[in-house]
Amino acid sequence: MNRKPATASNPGDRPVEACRDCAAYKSCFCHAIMCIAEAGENDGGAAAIAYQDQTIAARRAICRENETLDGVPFICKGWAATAVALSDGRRQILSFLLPGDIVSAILIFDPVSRCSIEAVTELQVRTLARDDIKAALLRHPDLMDMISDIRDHEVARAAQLSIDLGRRTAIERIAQLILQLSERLARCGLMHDGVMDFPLRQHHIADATGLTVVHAGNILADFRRGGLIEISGRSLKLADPDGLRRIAGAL
Amino acid sequence: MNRKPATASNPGDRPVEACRDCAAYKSCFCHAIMCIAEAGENDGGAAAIAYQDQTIAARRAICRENETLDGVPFICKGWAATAVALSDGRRQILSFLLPGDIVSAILIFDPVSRCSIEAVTELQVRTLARDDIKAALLRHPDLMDMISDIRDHEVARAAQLSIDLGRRTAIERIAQLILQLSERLARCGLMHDGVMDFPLRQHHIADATGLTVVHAGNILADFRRGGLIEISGRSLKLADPDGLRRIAGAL
DNA sequence: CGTGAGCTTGACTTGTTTCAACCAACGTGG
DNA sequence: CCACGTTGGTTGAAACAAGTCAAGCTCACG
Repeated sequence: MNRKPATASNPGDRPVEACRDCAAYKSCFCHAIMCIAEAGENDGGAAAIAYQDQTIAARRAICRENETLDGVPFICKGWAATAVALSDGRRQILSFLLPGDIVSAILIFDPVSRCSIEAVTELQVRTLARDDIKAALLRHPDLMDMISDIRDHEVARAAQLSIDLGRRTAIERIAQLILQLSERLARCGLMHDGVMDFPLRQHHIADATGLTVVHAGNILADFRRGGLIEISGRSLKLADPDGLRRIAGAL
Repeated sequence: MNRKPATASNPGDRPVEACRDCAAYKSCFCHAIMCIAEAGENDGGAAAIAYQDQTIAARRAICRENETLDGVPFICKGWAATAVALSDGRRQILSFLLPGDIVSAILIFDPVSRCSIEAVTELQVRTLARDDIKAALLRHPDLMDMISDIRDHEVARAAQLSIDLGRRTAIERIAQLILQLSERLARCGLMHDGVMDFPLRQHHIADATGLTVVHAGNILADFRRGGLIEISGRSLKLADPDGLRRIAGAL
């Protein structure tokens, strides 16, 4: 792994193209840690954070369940998904990762990944050295607070996912999924006139909502016919966000 | 809240009747923190952990979703459940808490509970002062490691729950639930000849597995008729654990 | 040009929910 | 002591949601 710091001299070459949930988090951990990495360069490299950049093809796995990871991966560009699987092949997607997402805060402390991480689109990933991050955390107590917030957020989303899967109908789940993704993207400024990137395949939607591909596809078709959404190529337009919210139902 | 330490002079008066998952955790956080509370007494009370004991009737809530808690509750006796709810009343139980369980490691850092906590049986709860726990964590770094383990464990269980709800059939979910509870109880030494306390009502099982009460009841009846389990009063016997495991299916 | 991944649609089957009725156990207050 | 409401469990029939199977289609890619 290189011991060179993140270079951001070229303005078109920011390591992270967008930042998830910046409004929700007190601040963006991913950006903060990159800044620290860059600052480390200035004081002689002693506090630099080693990293490695990787490009991963769509549909390839970054890591498998229970695999030990050398570093802590951050999504710089593209979409990824975390999933767990049963031995007979049934899978459940736990979360979608957007640019600026740390895969999981746990990976900073525990090198063993509890879920597989798979590229949805072509992906750019920057993997930071775990020990260097830990050292940075000790030097910057506010970073530790951010991590704590991210962890809380992860737990809250896990609870949300459980009640979605356990107690909501298929229609509600899919409406909910689309709305949540749209909100995350909107917060990053990645939504324009209700149109957003939507690289998910139907099997991603099915695996995220606990449905079969066929059923998920049918419901999407219903949404399209009902004028709620418009899908073309790899982008999705929220034609009737309020209608979707009504369908997504009870908070 | 009393500033008196936990008294355990009376041998029949241990604050915690049993300790969950002691084999799985490196050590039991709950016991450790009680020991520290007691030790605090000896050095003049400066390091004592303030606490309050409470008895809660079955079916009563300890706290509601998004409620702010003064202290950090530990289950000393009885069973409890954590749950989230939709506004129309649909509920999902996230976990059952057995004696020796901390409700959630997050409550040490974040005073706002993300889920409701409800007594399944009559319950004895000891609530420790949050600031005192935090101070103890700083004095005892190994406690911090335990918390980290507990958090990891919570995340892993959340992932497990998600795939259970999303991808398993009703029968698998119920078999799985019974097996997991039996394993936790066995680890505490609360299982004798395959017989364990089983105070759950059918609506608990339904809410934990994302099913209706009627369907959960039917499946339990099937299990009974199939000679897999025997239920009498408030206890359950694993008549055919291997059969159950076969039904619970793929890991 | 062939191949594989992905989407759509329809007919059919299965799993699960809903509704409803009934019964047993239990605690409470008259 | 009994009447009564509440809580919990059981069962059956009917309605519905979701899964399975199958076929045909487009599109991108080598």
